[in-house]
Amino acid sequence: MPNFQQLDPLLHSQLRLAVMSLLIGVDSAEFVFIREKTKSTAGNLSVQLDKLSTAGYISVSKSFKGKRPLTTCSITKLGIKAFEDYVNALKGYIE
Amino acid sequence: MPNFQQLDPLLHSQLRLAVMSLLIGVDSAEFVFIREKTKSTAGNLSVQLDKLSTAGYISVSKSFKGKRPLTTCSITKLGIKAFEDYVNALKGYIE
DNA sequence: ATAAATATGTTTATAATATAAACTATAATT
DNA sequence: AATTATAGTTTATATTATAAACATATTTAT
Repeated sequence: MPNFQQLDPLLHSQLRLAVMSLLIGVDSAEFVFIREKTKSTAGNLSVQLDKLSTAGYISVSKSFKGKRPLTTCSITKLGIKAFEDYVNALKGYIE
Repeated sequence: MPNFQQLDPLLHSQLRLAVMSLLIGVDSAEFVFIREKTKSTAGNLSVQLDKLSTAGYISVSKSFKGKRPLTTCSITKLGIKAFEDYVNALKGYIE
């Protein structure tokens, strides 16, 4: 019997889910790395990182690599929890 | 290593996914049954069933139960395929 | 018999979302 | 010094999800 719990709308988005999926496996990741791995545009990524950051699911720090701006992201404890909850909820739909 | 294949946007919707998840397990289901199981409003469900039907993922037949209109849905072969593909793609995100 | 409530949906309007296009600012290259 | 590349952000647009309003018929209560 399927079970349809609410799917966190913040995670039920292809790009944000991909970002979280990436971040959950690493200590931190740079903007450009995430953009390449997720094959997203910078604009879209920028917006979605903001949303995840505002929700407290990731932390974003801005610094410089040499003279260039560098945006580094990492998942938070809250983000890990949210991701796990999402995956569990999803399982109610797909099996 | 996560793998971010495209997630069929037609299935990457909480309600449509729930509908497909329900239908994949039964021969057919009535509108009201689906509405109750998915805890959706009739309006939203009507719209989403149309989309699934237009895509060929489900078939919808209209008849009467006694004197009342009766909308019955069942998943198609194409729908089963799409659902399976979606689940596989999703696994690339949630491992 | 008539009015009010219920059932089964559809259509239309609105709010939220995802995405891309345009832009800013700086740095490196020719 | 002009062009191209880098690293993003902001704004505009198209899509989507959702709810509200509507349509139509049927029961139930008065």
